[in-house]
Amino acid sequence: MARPRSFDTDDALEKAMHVFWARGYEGASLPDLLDGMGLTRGSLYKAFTDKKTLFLQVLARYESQAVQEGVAMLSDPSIPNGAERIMSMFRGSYQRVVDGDARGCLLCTAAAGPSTYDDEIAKAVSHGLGALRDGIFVALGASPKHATLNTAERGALADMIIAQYVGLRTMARARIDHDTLHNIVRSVGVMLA
Amino acid sequence: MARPRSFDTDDALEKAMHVFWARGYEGASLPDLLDGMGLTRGSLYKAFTDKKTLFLQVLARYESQAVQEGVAMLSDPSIPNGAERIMSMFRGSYQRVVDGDARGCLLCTAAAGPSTYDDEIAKAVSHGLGALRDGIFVALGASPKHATLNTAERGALADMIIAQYVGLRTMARARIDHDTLHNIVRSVGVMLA
DNA sequence: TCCGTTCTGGACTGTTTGGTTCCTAACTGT
DNA sequence: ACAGTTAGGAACCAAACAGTCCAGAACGGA
Repeated sequence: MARPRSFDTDDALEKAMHVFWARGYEGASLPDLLDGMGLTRGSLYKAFTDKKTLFLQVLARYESQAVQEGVAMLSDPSIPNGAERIMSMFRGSYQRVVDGDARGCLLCTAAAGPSTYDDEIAKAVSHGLGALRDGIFVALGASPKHATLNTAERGALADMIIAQYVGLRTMARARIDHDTLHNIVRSVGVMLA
Repeated sequence: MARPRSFDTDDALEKAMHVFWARGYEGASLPDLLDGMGLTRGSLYKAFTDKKTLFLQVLARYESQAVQEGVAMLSDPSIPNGAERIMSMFRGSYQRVVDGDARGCLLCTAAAGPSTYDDEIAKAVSHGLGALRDGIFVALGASPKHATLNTAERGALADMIIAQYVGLRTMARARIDHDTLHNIVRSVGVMLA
């Protein structure tokens, strides 16, 4: 009964994600979102309540998409060595920059931005990074060099690698020169080898 | 000749720095700055041109203050082992969080924020992080374990450590739990040992 | 077909944004 | 003491902001 939505919610969310990704939470104005999503205020507010709620949904989507892709890579059995899987993730992040995508990681940008003053966003960011960390933890378990570490040590190492990842992607967003970014990836490789 | 400024420029800049540090560039409104600096629009615009110019001056100040403090620590001869100096820096960053300062690093926050779309800010951020990187490079030269690396390898390692630093401080700003932050610092220690 | 419900789009609101202007007060050099 | 210059403060500005509202269109069920 009643008129159905003329746009696809999931599709609109996808578009919103790209707007937030490019401009950041605070930097994305409502007109930016409206343009990018191809709908008007009335529809947006009816479907997504408000800007922050929309952003939280976008973060959830990002986690179930970009983050899960990373997690999948980190547990990819076709790469037997877990350390090598971690390196794929880092190399992938670097490759994106080389290919002209300097947006970095949405989660990392949100970490430096609205997470500071908004608990719900902070929690979502924390959750997303946590998922990635767990993926790294699993990958380390499949690395001959690291599988011998006890749980606490391996967990701490996973935490460190996440920090490295956040750093790399934040620096990419700041348009730090490619050589530096490449050095970071290379050194992570040396460290894990 | 003519009426002298009734406020100290340097003092005002210091106060502006704390406003930007707490709220970020975009998050700091003009009234926020006016309040924090204790002056009115007329004075601010006369002395600092506009918000962005003020921010650039703040970044310069941050570099010549916070960053230089770090660089000094990294070349502190009273700590003979360079790796240990690097660890002081990381431990210091962690300690700030434990002491209740979750603002992270102004440079890192700017990296994820306005650096994306503003070239001048990007350049200033890049310069500041570069200074820190060079400090780390020097410290590595004073580390028995790393002094043997050739210049390129030591430089790449310094780049990696900077990424780690950016990650740590960004995560601190996102209020990631202390245990995780502590693990990061601890693992950096293991890596450098 | 027609009713009831829901969506759509645009007009509108009140606030806040960064920035300007201008008048007056305050100070310095002579 | 006075001329010349600049700081200070408040009023003011247009634009942009997030969010609300409502009239009318579009649909589903009966």
